[in-house]
Amino acid sequence: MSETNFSIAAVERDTGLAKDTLRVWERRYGFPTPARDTNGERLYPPEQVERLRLIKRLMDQGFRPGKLVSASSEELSALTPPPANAPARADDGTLSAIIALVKGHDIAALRSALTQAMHRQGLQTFILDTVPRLNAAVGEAWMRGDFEVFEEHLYTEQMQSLLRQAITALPAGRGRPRVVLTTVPEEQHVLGLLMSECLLTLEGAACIPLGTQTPLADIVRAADAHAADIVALSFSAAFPGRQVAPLAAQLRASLPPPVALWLGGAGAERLRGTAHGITVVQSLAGILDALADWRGRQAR
Amino acid sequence: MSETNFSIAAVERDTGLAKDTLRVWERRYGFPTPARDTNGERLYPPEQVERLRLIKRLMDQGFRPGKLVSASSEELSALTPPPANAPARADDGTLSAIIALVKGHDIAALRSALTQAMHRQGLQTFILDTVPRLNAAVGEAWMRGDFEVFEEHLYTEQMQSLLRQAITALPAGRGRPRVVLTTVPEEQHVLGLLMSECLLTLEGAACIPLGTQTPLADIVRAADAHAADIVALSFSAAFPGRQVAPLAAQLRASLPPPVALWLGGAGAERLRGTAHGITVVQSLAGILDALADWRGRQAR
DNA sequence: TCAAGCGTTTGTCCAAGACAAAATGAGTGA
DNA sequence: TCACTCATTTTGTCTTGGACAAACGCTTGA
Repeated sequence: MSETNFSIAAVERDTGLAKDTLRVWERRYGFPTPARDTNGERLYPPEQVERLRLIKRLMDQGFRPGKLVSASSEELSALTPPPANAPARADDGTLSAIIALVKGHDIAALRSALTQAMHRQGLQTFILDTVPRLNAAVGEAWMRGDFEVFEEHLYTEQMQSLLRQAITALPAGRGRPRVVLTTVPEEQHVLGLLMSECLLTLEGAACIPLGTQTPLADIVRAADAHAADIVALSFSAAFPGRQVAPLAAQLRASLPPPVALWLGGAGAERLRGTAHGITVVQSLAGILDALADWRGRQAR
Repeated sequence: MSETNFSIAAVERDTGLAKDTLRVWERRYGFPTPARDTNGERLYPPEQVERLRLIKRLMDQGFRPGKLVSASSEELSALTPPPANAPARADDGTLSAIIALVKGHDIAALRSALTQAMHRQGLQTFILDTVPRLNAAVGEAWMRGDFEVFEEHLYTEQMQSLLRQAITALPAGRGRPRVVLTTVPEEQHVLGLLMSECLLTLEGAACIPLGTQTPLADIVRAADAHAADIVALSFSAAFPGRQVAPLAAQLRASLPPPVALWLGGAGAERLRGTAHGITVVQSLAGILDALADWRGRQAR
């Protein structure tokens, strides 16, 4: 019965692997080996879906699929746990405490621990230091298999709440530059945008947050309508790297030359030496540098 | 040059139409008619992409593709504008004022108008009455072509801010039922979840918000880990309707029987008479009914 | 007015082949 | 030892044309 089996579309949804990729792996590597329904369509057993999710997880970490799908189950023990690489150096305990609260499924305690950390450190330090380390710790825990997907979702949701609350509490930036903040379609990670919005607003820039997944044509229209000086895009590590460069080029070509284009996030770092007119922001602190740089240019 | 042309993947991203669908339309209806690059791959000119977005917009409204792609440009005038159908009956002006602010790209004024409306009406009335009507008005304006995509994004972002702020300000629900709130993968609309979370928290239920796009297996795990009484999913009108029933069935089969499964949103309404053990919540107010019903059952 | 039956429409899936971009590894020079 | 180039493999995505089932909408019958 198909009650517990997955169609190819369901597997694509749950693993993030494209249908074409699933079919070509089957052809090339002999895995996965889905059963077929009466109509000849693939039916993936749950164990194989689980294995595919693990493979995807390791791929996002940098491993290559050919090795992974061919290997049997020694990759589970050999690759999965780069176990705890000094989980957080120079951690006063805040990080591990928060991670433990996510793992303990105590939402109220998690929320107050986050709020408390933010107030103790001040917003800028919190965002420049603690949040990236928390994100990294959550990402590592997830890759290591210590975190379930839903636990990562829960963390993201609470952090999102906190950051949005912080942004709302700030006086709205009314100065320059005016920055359109968004991601391209397919990129749904929002924390990078919110962190950037916090930092920029703190510096008095005017942010126009469009949320995630704005079609390129609409990014251009928004920049025009809001008289933006800068379009800032965030790319997560999970974003297919091969698409970043052409996307950036297409957008750069569509935007008026005076409008700057900033790319940030782990997914943008692979773009170091690229086209003219594109600024790759290497880290969160880099946003502040880029901002100072922009203001310096304008002052001239 | 491909500077301004779109690959099939780019069109899928920007329009939401699957690659297979784009190819089959070309074969069957003779539209779109992309050029080819040196490698024989499709290159869609921007006008056709624009037209495809319009078609997708009308399809989400209920029109069938066969008619739309065959028609020439009389559907632009004939179908697009069901122009202003008494834009908002019994509107004290709040709605149209807010719409105008979105259109005017004045973020600060929009934010304060929303906040003010919420405080004037009280949270529950605001969510039951004003927010759905605003959403509908924005959706209509978008379908009519009065709104750009980025304007809808801007609205969503501000509303999201406001609702999250309201939730944070409420005392965290600690009672029963315990409700896991999320959407399935591919469903990224978040406002329905936030509105539900507001209403449920106001009634003292304990919400476990997982954000959007949680894989089915992880929804089940989350329900278990958080000892949830209810799993509530939100489906927007844009969600492919044919997928809702099998998704619900699969999830119902995977969840322990005592855990209730609630489906809400415009995309769930097509599911009226469905399987046992699934509650279809027809409207926002329906959440309160369902909640009262659940509590009544538990009291017995 | 509603239910049942029956074409039509429509999205998704399949197969096998092809190719280009990215990653890898070998070889070369400073 | 490092940096660079070049050839080779790996890998994802795109192609065509055929097929089918589920959903739609129309018509018929009660």
